[in-house]
Amino acid sequence: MGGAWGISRTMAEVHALLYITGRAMNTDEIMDRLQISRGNASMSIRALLDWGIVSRSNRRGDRKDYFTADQDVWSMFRAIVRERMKREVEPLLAVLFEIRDQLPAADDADGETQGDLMDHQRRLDDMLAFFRTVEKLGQRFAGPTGSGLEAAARLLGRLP
Amino acid sequence: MGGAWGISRTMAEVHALLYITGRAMNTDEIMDRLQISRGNASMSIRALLDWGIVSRSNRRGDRKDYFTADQDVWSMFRAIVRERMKREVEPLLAVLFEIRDQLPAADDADGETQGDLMDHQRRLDDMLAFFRTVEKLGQRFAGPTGSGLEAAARLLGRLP
DNA sequence: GTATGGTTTCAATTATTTCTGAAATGAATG
DNA sequence: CATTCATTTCAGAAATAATTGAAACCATAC
Repeated sequence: MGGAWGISRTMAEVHALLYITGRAMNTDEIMDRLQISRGNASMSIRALLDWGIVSRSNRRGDRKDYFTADQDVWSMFRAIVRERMKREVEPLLAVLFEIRDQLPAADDADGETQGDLMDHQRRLDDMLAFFRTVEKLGQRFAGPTGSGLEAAARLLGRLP
Repeated sequence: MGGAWGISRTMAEVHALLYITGRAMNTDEIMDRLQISRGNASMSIRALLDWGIVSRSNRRGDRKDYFTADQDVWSMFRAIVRERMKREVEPLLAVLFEIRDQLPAADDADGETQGDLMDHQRRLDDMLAFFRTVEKLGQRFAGPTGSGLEAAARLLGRLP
């Protein structure tokens, strides 16, 4: 599953291990089970914490950190969508807006060139509109107030 | 945009060039504009054709192949979703089913072990259910009969 | 059939990403 | 405050992925 989701192989493995076993594990256990280095384990866990799909906990009388994967697939996926929105869609939108603002006004040109510019601008605007819709959908489904993809699932029943 | 979409940098550049200029270009033009090798150009174009977001055409009196990008962002995105479903979600589902079928029956175990197995199986089933929903949503929105994401966009107006 | 103009393939190269391991840092304990 | 145990960082090594360029491969025209 890894590559496709914008996360590294090890990260995916660590998550899979935590999710599928359902247990809380410390770094050494994870290193052992997956045969990976301490550094790699630490970085992967950290990344999973950043994505918000794994959480840290402690046991009394034990100084080690323990990690657990979010056990609800839906909320897990919501976290992933939220994070990818923030990392990919938002910066992309920023760039698209910037480009549009720097575009020469069509009036300045003449004849054929003007037509080209207008076409050009239309394509840019189409793309902008598209990603704004994606952003809104994302907020709707994965945002803090979002009802989650479960709502989308329910839609499968109705709809044209 | 490249990385995030599961396509290589050059592929993304070729597509961007074709989409944003809106013109039909031949391989040499693309090589020139992007400063890439013939082999790379050929492979990227081929991949874009496979994804179904660029099409090939010819001009009479000219043996070169010309390429154009799909000019409709929505249909373009539908093609991408369709392709990623085929390449990622479907194989994943196949593996998940396979794993579930190979799982030992919970009855064979006893006591605590049995509880663990049941939990384990539940998590697997949750994940399966989730990806089946994703698959269905994908078919609904991007499949051959799909109404496209535009429908989803319209939903932004209604919905809870 | 063969010369010409064009496209595809692929082994070798180059670039990018990921992983390791040891050193630096931090945090609790006596 | 020094010791011990655990986590984080990061430069270099290893593994992956992308790119080149030249040779092999079409297809058409002559």
